[in-house]
Amino acid sequence: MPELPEVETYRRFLEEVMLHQSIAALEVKDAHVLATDEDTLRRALVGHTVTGTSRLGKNCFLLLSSGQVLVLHFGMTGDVGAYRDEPDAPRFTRVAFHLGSGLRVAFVDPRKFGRIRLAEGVAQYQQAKKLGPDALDVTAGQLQHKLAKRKTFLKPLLLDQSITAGLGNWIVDEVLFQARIHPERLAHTLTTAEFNDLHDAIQLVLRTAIGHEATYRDFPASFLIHAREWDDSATPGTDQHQFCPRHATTKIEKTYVGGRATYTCPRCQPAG
DNA sequence: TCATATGTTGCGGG
DNA sequence: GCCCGCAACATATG
Repeated sequence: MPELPEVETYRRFLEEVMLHQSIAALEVKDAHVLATDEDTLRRALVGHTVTGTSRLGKNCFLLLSSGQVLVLHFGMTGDVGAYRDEPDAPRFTRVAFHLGSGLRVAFVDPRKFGRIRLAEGVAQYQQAKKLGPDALDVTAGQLQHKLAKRKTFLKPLLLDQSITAGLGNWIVDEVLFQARIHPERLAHTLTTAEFNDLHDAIQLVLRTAIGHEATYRDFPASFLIHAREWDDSATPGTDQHQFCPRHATTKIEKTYVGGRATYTCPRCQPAG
């Protein structure tokens, strides 16, 4: 789940439950998700309070009164939750932050691709990980500047977190569909108008997704997301979801681009 | 059993 | 250095 809209939704949740709260204990149920050793984490967290939250791309930050920053990356299956007593801990809780109030905040991650680590600051982390500007902040001009000389497929470039941070596999498909651009267009062939379309589509898709708290089934019918196999919003048995939202008789195609499952409408997005 | 999976990293080879 | 394909990571689900 966790692309930018999910992570932003998690951030808002964490801000609600953790802001100005003290951390009484750190409970590590599976150290696999720790990218900073447990003792170092504990020293930075326990006895300190959360003074703010932030987000860059798919990374969520908890600003700490110790001056450091806790970085949460959710991998492919990460989630957050809150509970009060151990029997209510969500399944696959890997780490729990026990707050002074008694509430416990869970870092949940079945596949354990997520990571929790300490950083000196957001800017330091951004530089260390070579993260580009957040996808909500990136301008059409910045995109054009970074992509105009690249002679490779557009989609993998949009997934590259150093170009812009936060776009994941389904969002890129949705963005390209909304912008009516084929994922295998070579980046350097895009016109200025197309870079503007791309930027507009990024804004539309991200703002829509955040507005619906990343709940796919609530997205407008004009969204391609409903054609993805794992979406359950289609009426069972109708296969209606396999068709383009704009062309009721045109089937959405599934291919692989850069090794990633890719959905396109052949009419809306003619090949470059 | 096999295929698939929303992310990231690192390897080998061109 | 750039770029691609591919595997690995660890696990759940259909």
